[in-house]
Amino acid sequence: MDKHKRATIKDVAKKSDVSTATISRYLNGKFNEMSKQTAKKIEIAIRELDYTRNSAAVQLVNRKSNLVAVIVDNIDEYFAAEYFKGIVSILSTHGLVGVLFDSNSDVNTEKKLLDSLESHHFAGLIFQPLLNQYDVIDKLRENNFPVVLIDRLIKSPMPISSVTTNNFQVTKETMDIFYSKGFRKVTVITERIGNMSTRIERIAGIKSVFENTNIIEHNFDHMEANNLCQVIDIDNPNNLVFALKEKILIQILSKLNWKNESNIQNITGFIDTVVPKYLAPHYKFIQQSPFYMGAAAAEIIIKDISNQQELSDSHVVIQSEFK
Amino acid sequence: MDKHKRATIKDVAKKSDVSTATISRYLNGKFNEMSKQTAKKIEIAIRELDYTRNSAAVQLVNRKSNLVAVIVDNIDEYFAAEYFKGIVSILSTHGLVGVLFDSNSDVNTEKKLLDSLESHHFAGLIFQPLLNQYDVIDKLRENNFPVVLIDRLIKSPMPISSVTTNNFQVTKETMDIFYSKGFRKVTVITERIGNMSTRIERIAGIKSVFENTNIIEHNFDHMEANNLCQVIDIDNPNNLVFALKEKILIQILSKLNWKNESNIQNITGFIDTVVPKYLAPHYKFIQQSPFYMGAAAAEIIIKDISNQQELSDSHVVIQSEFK
DNA sequence: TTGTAAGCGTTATCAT
DNA sequence: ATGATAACGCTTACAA
Repeated sequence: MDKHKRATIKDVAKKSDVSTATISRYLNGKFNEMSKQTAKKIEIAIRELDYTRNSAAVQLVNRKSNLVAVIVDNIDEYFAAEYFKGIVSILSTHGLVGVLFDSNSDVNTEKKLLDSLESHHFAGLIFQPLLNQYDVIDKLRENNFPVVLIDRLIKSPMPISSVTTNNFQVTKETMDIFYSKGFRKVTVITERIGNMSTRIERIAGIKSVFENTNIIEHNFDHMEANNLCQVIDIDNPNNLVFALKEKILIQILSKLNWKNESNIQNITGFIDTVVPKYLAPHYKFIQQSPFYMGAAAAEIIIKDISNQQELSDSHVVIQSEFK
Repeated sequence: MDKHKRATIKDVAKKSDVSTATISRYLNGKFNEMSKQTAKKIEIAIRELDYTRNSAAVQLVNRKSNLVAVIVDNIDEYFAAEYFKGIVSILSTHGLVGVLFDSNSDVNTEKKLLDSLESHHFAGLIFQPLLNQYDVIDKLRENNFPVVLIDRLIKSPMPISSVTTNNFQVTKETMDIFYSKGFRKVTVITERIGNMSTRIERIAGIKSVFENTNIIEHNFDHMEANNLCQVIDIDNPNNLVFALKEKILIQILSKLNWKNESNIQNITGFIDTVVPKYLAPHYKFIQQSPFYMGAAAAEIIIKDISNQQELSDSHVVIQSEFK
């Protein structure tokens, strides 16, 4: 694994009485370029010497690494953890390994990560951006470096592949349902919207159905749901409370669901885990499919890595569901 | 970043009119071995050529990588995500990067990971084991390969450093409190205990106080809390329900807390996130400090990596708290 | 089918 | 203070 006396290709060559070139061929699966006999000899030698390739040397000569950088917003969130799993599961079938970097929802940290990325020579980058514009990313794309955006989009003069959710559409459809049930107002609770594409699209989906909306931007680090209850107009039977993010939803639900003895759902939002279902078993929420989003992103980047000449410009949309 | 024409140390040498050896010295911070002038020239050349080191070449010649493998039980869990953050935060200050591998709580996956680890040449391994004995790990230690266990212990003829929580102690202390409140029986709900050191220790802590215990091992993939409620003897005022893991606790709480109109807490357990606090604001639970556990593990492995001769045999215990 | 040898981008030893 | 140069372990023409 490390340490001093690892066997090298030379040792294997000596032991199996062939040249290093042949060993290399064997290692790269070119069995049709050698006799069964030698293949067998090599196999034995490798096993006996407990040989494993030195990937640094391989990378050096091939001028490419098998590492794909993945920058996530916050790995604490189930959503990110899950799509990372999706990414890794696909990458690993191609001998690639995903390296997780966590921006901790912090723009400065994100910037540092992006800058430091250069020195490690990654084969590609899967990126969940915090902002909506990045010079670094543009430059990477100019150099034909594979980049795939996940979850959120950015502005760029260069084409950049992406995997997102049908935020606008699913929100709109959900709103249609609630509208038809008689709701006439929506109170949206969200973290700062800023330029984040997901949040903007979701709100657009709401506004496409409801004229009367009240957007509350708040920082939900603490359990401030107490105060919240007073502003969200929960007792108005025409008012729907919509949480843009599960964390917020959970806080509201755990505060409010005892209030709702009737069977009418007046709170909904986007969820990632099953916890909201525990809190309100009969409610429906909008569920994403982060694992598949990750898998899709990985597939795109694999294509781009193997064909660096012309990078893809695909925009995969994984459907969310209200259920 | 990747792609064809990256500047190399040679280009920098040519541009700044010195030899590659001097560039290398500069890169490694040996400024006292060169004149101010040349240092300046080199600095400029590097900037103009946008040069960054090829880490594969560095690794090859130095025979060591800057990658630390981290095998977690399941990155979905807040606990793991959080200690991974702790690990990375410390590693990065030493130019090391943590590579996340997820065994998905699956023994076979874990085995594959452990085996495949060899080909990438990591500088060390931080490992949250599923089982309590591993030949591979023993072999790694024999070769002086740095390994640090996190959260759970294993049996090994070799010394292996670890970072854990005071599972027994904190559980015992918590049990003392409940005993003094009049509880005389504990119903423990847990996933399969097996040989997992954490679970064994926690149960020992309980048994050290309560003679009357009922251990229910269950697989909590689904929301089966309904059935559960019938077996946990919740209406017995002498009975304390103890969940060994947050996921289970949340299910029970969201099912049961409406039952408890009195102010007596009869459910507790280990938690990672703030969700249980939402569900039962006045209850107390046992909280770990995963971030610090990760940080501590990283510090040990850094020491071991820089001093491969004699690996450490430290056993750090990060305190959990009932609060 | 197999071998020879040049080269990938660094570092470190030994000169100067 | 600086420069030549041999290694590090592997891949891949090109030869045989």
